[in-house]
Amino acid sequence: MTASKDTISARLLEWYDVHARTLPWRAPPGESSPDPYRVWLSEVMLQQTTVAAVKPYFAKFTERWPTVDDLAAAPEQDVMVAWAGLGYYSRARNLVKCAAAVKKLGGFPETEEELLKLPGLGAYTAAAVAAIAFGQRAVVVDANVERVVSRLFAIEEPLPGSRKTIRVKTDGITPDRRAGDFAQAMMDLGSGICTTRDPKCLLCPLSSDCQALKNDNPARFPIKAPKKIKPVRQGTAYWIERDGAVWLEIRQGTGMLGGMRSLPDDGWHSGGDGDGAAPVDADWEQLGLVRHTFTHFSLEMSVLRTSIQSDLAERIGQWWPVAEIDDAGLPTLFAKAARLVLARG
DNA sequence: CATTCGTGGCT
DNA sequence: TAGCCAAGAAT
Repeated sequence: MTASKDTISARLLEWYDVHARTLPWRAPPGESSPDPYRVWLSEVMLQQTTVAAVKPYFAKFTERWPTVDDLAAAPEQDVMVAWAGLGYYSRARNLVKCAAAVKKLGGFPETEEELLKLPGLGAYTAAAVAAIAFGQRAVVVDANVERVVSRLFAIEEPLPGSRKTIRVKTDGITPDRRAGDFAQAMMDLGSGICTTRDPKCLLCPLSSDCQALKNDNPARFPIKAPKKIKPVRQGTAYWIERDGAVWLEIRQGTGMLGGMRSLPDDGWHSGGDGDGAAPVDADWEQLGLVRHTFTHFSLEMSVLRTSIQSDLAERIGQWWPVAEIDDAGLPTLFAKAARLVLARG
């Protein structure tokens, strides 16, 4: 694109220079480039996650691990505990792998192509880091850009089929210079002006460019394919107490909640109910039900409690002091169960 | 290309 | 309130 004054990118950047949000991972105005480590960390945390949810985690991570080498030196379980509650835990597992890879490389690669090879960086994040941290021209497409571009060009084809068209259109309006600022400007616009519901078209710097606004109702875009309904699964979690400690295990594999500390359960999963089989033969007290909705299914999880004197044979885990349960790094589902248990006394 | 991955906030 | 949605990646 040319840098002429009357382009979409020029109008957007002019708006951004005045209205950019101040965010912890952005370089202060006037400072050269943001720290690639902070850009990468924030971008991974922000995948499918709101700015408000990310802020406290970003603060915690950067205080504890100020550099990518610090993070690479951290035990994986420490990172998983620190990530607990943020969701999509494959991000945390890949974060550790990526930090090690970057340490080995002696720093972050600076091109989109090389960044794409790192674990946890897909098309979006590789482009975002290349543009924001290294000043490369890259076509950055996230959910905000999809919404803004769908409206700008009144794209009638529904997502996700329209992704190819959206990429081409985004490429067409991405400037050669300040591609990183352009990407962040699109996100700020999508966050505050070109919102999903009730877009603030009167305040939009691109209103004169917007085909959707010209023709009909911008809120109609992007058109989306209908969603599938979520099945409801039944399951059980088991609270086993001994001498003021509760039995916790670590979920194996790369599947749901993999690598996260948890209560023993009866094998419930996205595809089916649990079998109701308790981990030990004991007197179980029914404490209540925890309802939790994941991305693709809902779970009604019974919480059962018992006390035992013996050890647990044939199981891998640890006795965790009940008084310190908040430090165990339980994902939210099991944190809810723990809350229920403690509330019952 | 479709599915599997969390969670909290919003309306 | 029940559903919708958010700076997506991996398979």
